[in-house]
Amino acid sequence: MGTVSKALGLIELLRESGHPLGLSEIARLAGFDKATARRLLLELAANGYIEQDEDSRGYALGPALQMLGRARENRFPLNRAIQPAVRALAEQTGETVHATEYCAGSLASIFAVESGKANRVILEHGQKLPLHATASGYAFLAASTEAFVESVCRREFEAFTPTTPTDSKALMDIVTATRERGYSISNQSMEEGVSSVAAAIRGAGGKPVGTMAIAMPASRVTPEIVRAHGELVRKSAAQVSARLFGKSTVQPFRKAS
Amino acid sequence: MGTVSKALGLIELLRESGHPLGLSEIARLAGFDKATARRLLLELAANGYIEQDEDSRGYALGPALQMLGRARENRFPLNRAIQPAVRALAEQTGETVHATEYCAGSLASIFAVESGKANRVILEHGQKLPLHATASGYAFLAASTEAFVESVCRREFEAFTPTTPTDSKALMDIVTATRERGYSISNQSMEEGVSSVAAAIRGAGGKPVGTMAIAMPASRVTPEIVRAHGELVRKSAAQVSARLFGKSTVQPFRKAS
DNA sequence: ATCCCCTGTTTCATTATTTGAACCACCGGT
DNA sequence: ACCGGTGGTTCAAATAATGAAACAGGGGAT
Repeated sequence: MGTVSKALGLIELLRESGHPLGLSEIARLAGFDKATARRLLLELAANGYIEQDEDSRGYALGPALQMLGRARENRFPLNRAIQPAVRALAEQTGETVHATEYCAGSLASIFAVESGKANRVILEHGQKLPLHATASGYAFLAASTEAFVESVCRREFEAFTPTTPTDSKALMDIVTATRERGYSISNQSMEEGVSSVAAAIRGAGGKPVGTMAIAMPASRVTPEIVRAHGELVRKSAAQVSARLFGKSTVQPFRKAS
Repeated sequence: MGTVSKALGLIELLRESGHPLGLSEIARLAGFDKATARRLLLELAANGYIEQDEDSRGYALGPALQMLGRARENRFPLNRAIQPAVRALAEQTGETVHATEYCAGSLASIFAVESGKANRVILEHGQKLPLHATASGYAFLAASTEAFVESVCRREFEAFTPTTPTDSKALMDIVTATRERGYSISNQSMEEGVSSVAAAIRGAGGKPVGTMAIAMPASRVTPEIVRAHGELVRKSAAQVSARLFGKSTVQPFRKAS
């Protein structure tokens, strides 16, 4: 693994932690030597990606990340396109609705509206959903190229619950079924008691960039509700995709020919 | 310079560019070999910090930055605290008002409301303001420790206009005057025709974290206006600081003793 | 169609950077 | 005073980064 990835791993560590961490703790969590961790941290701090509190000596995420995040959002306003749709779905269904964006091999939760019901599904912000064990993952794979699906199949199949697909064949079947159905279904494949339906969001060129999903306690799930909510999320995702599609969200860096 | 900083420099390059860049162009701009640039870019892409468009082969800022930016904003909601104050000041003065945050050695513009007047000052988002040649910089230095001011004095004094302070002594005098006055004044020290007044925002522990500034065309500036607007920005910054101050925006990572 | 120039990509010997054990100084609790 | 923990520093050894060179492919101009 390259030095850069090690440094970025430290940032991820700080993000997951949610509160400042000390040098020793970071080194321990990352499996690096103290000296190594420190050198990387200082270099990140010099660039504003993290910052060290002078008093507590703790390291936390830095201001450069906000700057860059905003810059990215300016050129790829996925959030602005998705948020109204998520809110509308939450309103219609009364369940927890969330959106994810594909990022470095998994789907990261970028926005969620929680159900108002007492028994509801709660999603942490930034939580990473595996492609092989969630409704969002199935939907994303179903919208991806065969080559991408195969590359995911070659990875490990971590089993979270008894219903998590554990081999390439099972996953491929789910993907095929999702493609025919138009939306994906997860029956407690990631966490016991949580069922979801999801559909992919497509960006410029038709490539999937993320998903929208409705998550509900398994106790409220019936075949009719799955079908109704599934159709809702499919249509909503299609509408969002239509807005992103075509209008090249990423400007070409070559002159148009 | 470490490998990590080189990689992060590439990200900064992409941010400044504003649109996707090709490999050769990136290598040229950064002064790296094509092979080196490519290796760094691939590693960044693997972590989601940048992404490569499959078709055009161009590189652009990636989704991880949005994720991380949001995470940082959650724990340090500077924007939420500053935006209402900036809007209010813009309303009161009719001039362009903007806020900056300290990031890696300079002040980066994080929010701005433009004046409604025809002759107005315009600020690019993310623009970096040097500490030694802007009202925001003076205000930030005036709120900083002597050690920090001295470290800035040891840097190069790039002269942007004839009124840019060019040596340590001149800058120190400005900082001293700013401390006594309570707000800073820049008379076209960064760009001809633009004058500004500014005051520092202080965070937990009283340390400066950024600034608020009012920027106006030099043609509209009179001593009375400078004084009036200066007092406004001073008071407004103090109010924002009061909200951030004390309520430890960064949680301690040690147990409270 | 041919040439030319500019892409992106890969390789590999050279080089410079990263690594981590050992060490120091410091703090708080026992 | 001791101990266990912290953050920080050093330097020879090991490792990873580097970049010239060569390759493949595409587009434009002649």
